[in-house]
Amino acid sequence: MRPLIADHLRNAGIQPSAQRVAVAEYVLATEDHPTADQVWAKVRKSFPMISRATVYNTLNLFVKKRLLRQFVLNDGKTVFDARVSRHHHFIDEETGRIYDLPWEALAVSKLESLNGFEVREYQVVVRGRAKNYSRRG
Amino acid sequence: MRPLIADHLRNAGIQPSAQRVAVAEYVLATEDHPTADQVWAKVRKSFPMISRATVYNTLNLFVKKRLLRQFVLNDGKTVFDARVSRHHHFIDEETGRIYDLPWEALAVSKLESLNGFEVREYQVVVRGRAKNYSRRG
DNA sequence: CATAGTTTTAGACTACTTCTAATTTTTAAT
DNA sequence: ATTAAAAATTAGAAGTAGTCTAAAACTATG
Ligand SMILES: [Mn+2]
Ligand SMILES: [Mn+2]
Ligand SMILES: [Zn+2]
Ligand SMILES: [Zn+2]
Repeated sequence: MRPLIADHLRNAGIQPSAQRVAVAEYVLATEDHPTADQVWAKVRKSFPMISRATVYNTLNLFVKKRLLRQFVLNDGKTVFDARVSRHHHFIDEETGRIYDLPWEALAVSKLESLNGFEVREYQVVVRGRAKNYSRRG
Repeated sequence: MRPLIADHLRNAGIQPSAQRVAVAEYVLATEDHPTADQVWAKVRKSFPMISRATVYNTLNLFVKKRLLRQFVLNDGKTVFDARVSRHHHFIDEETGRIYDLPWEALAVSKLESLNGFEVREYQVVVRGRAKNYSRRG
C-alpha cells in the first residue's frame, strides 16, 4: 500500500526489508524524538516478532545513511530525530518532551567572529516550560 | 596549604572531607570538561585509595550544590563543567574536545517571539574544527 | 570517651547498547 | 528450479556507565 517508503529507503542505498520498512514507517514520520526502546515498542505493535537488535541496527543504519539524526539528552537518553534539516530544540524541563523550533525562529549572530574555530554547524538549545496551548496532537 | 578550597566547599554547604577536597581541587579548577572516570583517574594520582563511588557521589553532590554543571555529549559521554556561569560551547568534531565560548561571543535574537514556550535558559552549541593556534595548554 | 550522624567503600546491580555467531531471507547465477 | 553467495535478522551474551547497598570508617558534639 505504500511503496513510497521502500523507495525512500532504496534511494538512500538501503534494502527495504519488511523490518526496515516497519521501523521507517514509524520513525521517519513521527515528530516525537523517541528512544530506541520507544521505537521498538511502537513497531512491535504492527510487527510483533521484530527483535531488539534489528531495531537498534536499523536505527543506526538510518543515522549512517542520513535519514535520521541522533542525539543525547542531558538525562542520558539517546533519541532519534526524523527532521534532518537544520532546526533548533526546545526542551521542556518538566516533562522532558522535545519540541522542534524552526530554523528561522531564532537567529544567532557574531558566529563569524569566532576566531580559531571553523564552524560546521550549530543549533540553539532552549530549556524551559512549554505552555499548554502549544501542544499539538 | 589551600584552606581556600575547603572554605569554598563549606560555603556551599558541603563538609570538606579529604576526598571531596581532592576532587574539588581538580574538577573545580580545570577548563577541560572531564567525564567522571577522567576525574577519578586524575584524582587517584594524588589520592590513590579514593573509590569510584566516592568520585561519582562527590560529583553529583557538587552538581546539586551548583558548584558544577553536568551535561551529556552527543556520543553519550557525561561531562562536568566547572564554569557555572552561562556560556556557549564549541565541540571539535575530530577530537571531541569541548571549548567554552564566552557568553558575549554570540548573540541569539528572536527568543522573545517563541510563543508558547517559557524560556528559562539557552545556549548555542557549535560544532566544527578548532584550529591549532587556538590551543591553550 | 560515647554516641549519633555522616562519609566512604567494594562490589552487586541496573539500564542501555553493542557484539557474536547461528539462522533465515534475499539475490544472482546456472 | 537448484544452488551458492551475500545480506539481514535473531536471541542472548557481553560490554559500559552509572547507581545502589550495606558494612566500615570517619567526624562532630555532649
Ligand atoms: Mn531507550
Ligand atoms: Mn566516564
Ligand atoms: Zn528535532
Ligand atoms: Zn563549558
